[in-house]
Amino acid sequence: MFELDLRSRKPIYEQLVDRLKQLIINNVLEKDEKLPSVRVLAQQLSINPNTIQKAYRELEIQGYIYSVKGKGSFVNHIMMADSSAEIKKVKEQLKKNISEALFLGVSVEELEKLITETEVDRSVTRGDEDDSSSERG
Amino acid sequence: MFELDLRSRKPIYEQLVDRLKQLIINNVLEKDEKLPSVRVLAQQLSINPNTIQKAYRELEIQGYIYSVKGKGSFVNHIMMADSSAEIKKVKEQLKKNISEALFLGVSVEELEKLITETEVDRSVTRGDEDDSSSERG
Amino acid sequence: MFELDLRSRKPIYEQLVDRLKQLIINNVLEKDEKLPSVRVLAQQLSINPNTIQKAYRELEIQGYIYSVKGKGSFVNHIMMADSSAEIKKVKEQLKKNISEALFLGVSVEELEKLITETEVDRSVTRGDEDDSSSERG
Amino acid sequence: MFELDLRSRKPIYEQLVDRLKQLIINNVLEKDEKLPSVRVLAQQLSINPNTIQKAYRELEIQGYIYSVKGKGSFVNHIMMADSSAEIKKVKEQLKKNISEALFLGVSVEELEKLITETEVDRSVTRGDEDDSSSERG
DNA sequence: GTGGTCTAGACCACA
DNA sequence: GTGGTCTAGACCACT
Repeated sequence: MFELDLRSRKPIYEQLVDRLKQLIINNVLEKDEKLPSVRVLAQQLSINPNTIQKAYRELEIQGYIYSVKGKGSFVNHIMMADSSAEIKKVKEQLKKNISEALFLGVSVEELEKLITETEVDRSVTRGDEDDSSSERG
Repeated sequence: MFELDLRSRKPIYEQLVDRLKQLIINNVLEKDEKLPSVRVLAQQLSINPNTIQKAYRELEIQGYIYSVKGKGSFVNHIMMADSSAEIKKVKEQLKKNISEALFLGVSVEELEKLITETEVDRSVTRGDEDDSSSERG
Repeated sequence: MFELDLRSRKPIYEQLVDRLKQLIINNVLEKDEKLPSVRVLAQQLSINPNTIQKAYRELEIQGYIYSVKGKGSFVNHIMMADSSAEIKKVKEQLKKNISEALFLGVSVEELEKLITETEVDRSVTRGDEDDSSSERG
Repeated sequence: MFELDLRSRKPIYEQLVDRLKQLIINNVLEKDEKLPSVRVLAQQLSINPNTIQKAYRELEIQGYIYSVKGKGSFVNHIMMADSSAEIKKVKEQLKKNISEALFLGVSVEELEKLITETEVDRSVTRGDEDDSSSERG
């Protein structure tokens, strides 16, 4: 379910953040669903609990989850409030990626296919693989 | 022209790499155009020459520029060779960004518009100002 | 174990890269084996840590090792993916070396012996001492 | 005839040395043949005469050519004298390259083919393309 | 004057 | 303690 890449140059906690975001975004983790506890998840992934802790804290800051003392962490799913800044950021990122893709020879059709594909995946409630930091490989 | 964010979590040299890539991709820097020398750019940005060096070296490895010892650094623009790995990476990135955008409420139409816009910008030989600098710095 | 030639025209970090490559290729360093930490190796060789860092980074780019921030650097040994470019380069190098060897009077038989010898060494998990250090230093 | 790669990380003068070595080794340039004068070659290749000068000096040191004041530079082709050191160096290089090739998946048969190919090329008096410094690509 | 290497020493992020 | 980034400043090689 988590498939961390210990070898990636991207820090583990960041991989966790990204993965959980994806799961939330794709509705695999539903609103108010309880996330596994730090210790349990740490043991499951055989990873230092501090690392999990850090990931959860980050997700809370970004508004994707909320924590209740003594209870655990839960999916938020509200968002949409002041997401304008977020949207702007994502769009800028997209522009960069799109122009790079075009530069590398990817066709417009392929890009559009990518959109519809992703859209379908979302409605079918599925998470997809991801990795790749901003580094070269 | 470069707008570095010294406080960003993203390393300076990486910001430089990204920015220069953009300039090359958008044809603002043309093939075989000479880049500012390491020392000059370092002074201009009041940054240590080694940092510029590192950025230039990275760009060279990635195939965006080439450097000649006694002469300077120049834009490459050839590419198109075996960029399959690069393409795969960009596509994965795109998928992530697209799903996040959709999650944040951006419509499919808007995304497609983004593609055509970017395409036009490219052929018109124009650079844009996005940077997406500090990630929640 | 490393025998650096500080006076050589070949940069120290490059000597390191070459040497470590050899050790990995010849299975002296096994898959997922931990390399000496940057600082430790630096002290051992009485060399600046940055230089080691540079070598390790280069090896990571070339896919021979991977580095994890809080943990260390480890041997990769996967490869075999899209090394076609690498292969082409090595073959060109080989052609050059072969013609030079022939010119210097080395017989074809001797060259073929060299191949079988090297092949045996590899399967027997042994490292050799060649370095070809200073090029007419 | 010379096909220098101004973009290569390998210095021009070194490319020249290598190329001329090849031409001599492959008998394209015969014993006592006169090399083009520094100025002429410099103009032909639109390169700084100092660079040519440096290449010729290097070749003289290595024993591939000899210079006669006021006359020019000529191919030597004697060698074979104390080439034992040279041979040892080349063999070491070869071993390294062979083990790397094997590591990258090149078969023994292919390597042997490379030898016979190169041998044929030599007797047919032909020079081949080369480049590739010890850097990655 | 250009890129490239190296040192010494500081500081940060990750586990 | 680990890798990674950055600075300041020196020195070398190439054109």
